[in-house]
Amino acid sequence: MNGDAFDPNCPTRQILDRIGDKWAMLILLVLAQQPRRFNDLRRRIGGISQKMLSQTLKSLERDGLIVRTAFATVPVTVEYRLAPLADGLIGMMGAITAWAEAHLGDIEAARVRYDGARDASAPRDFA
Amino acid sequence: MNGDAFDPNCPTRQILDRIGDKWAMLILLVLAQQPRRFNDLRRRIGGISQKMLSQTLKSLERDGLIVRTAFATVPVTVEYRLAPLADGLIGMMGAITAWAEAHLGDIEAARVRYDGARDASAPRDFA
DNA sequence: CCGTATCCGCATGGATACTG
DNA sequence: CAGTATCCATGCGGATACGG
Repeated sequence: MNGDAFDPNCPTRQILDRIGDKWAMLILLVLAQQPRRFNDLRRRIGGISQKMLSQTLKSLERDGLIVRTAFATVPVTVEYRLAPLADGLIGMMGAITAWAEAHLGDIEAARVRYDGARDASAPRDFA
Repeated sequence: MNGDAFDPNCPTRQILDRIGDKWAMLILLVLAQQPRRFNDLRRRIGGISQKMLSQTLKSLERDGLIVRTAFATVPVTVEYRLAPLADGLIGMMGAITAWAEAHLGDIEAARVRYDGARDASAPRDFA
């Protein structure tokens, strides 16, 4: 193994950016249940603005992770659905969700310990 | 399954934020090789500023994901190493890295297709 | 209904200088 | 060596208004 992951343009960094995107994974997670329309997605994802939904959907479509289909009804109807390429990502989201639920308690406990230690006098170092 | 993942304060969102952090996972990845000192880390992670390294290390320590040990040498020596809690995260990073390397080509191809389609006249919708 | 366009506040994060 | 403190540019992202 080389230092590959530490080049700013490496594959891992790019995917990490996608995963780190504030809304992208949440959208994929909702679409994993079933295809949805724009305002349906909007309602299901708490706190997302119209701008960010539109913007994120576009970038996901560009990356081939979702498919956008517009029907010329009046008014127009648009459906978004997962593309096959997104399957692996959804699988990882499952793992992440499971880990999160299993270990968030540990993390919160660590935070309490850390924050508490600041009062009791600076964190003990070793000699 | 309920809509749990769509509450802004749910476990998954919190972990997603951690994973999405621009530097956190990169740091964990480097520390997964072996424990490192501050400036050693700095050199190994391309493009990180002193401020962000310090800040991210502190938050990782607070979350119980890494352990900081200071030795009272002159000048002082500080070593960072992975905490057991980080193991699951490292495992997921492996999966993410593998997926990234396997599918980045597909993503880039999709982008070319998408960007190219913009010229040839707006993206074809269906009736 | 499905977006795009614009304005703008605010946090993120880099550069730089300084300390134990 | 291992940070902390400060300043400041940039850009993310929310609110709002408008268009197809």
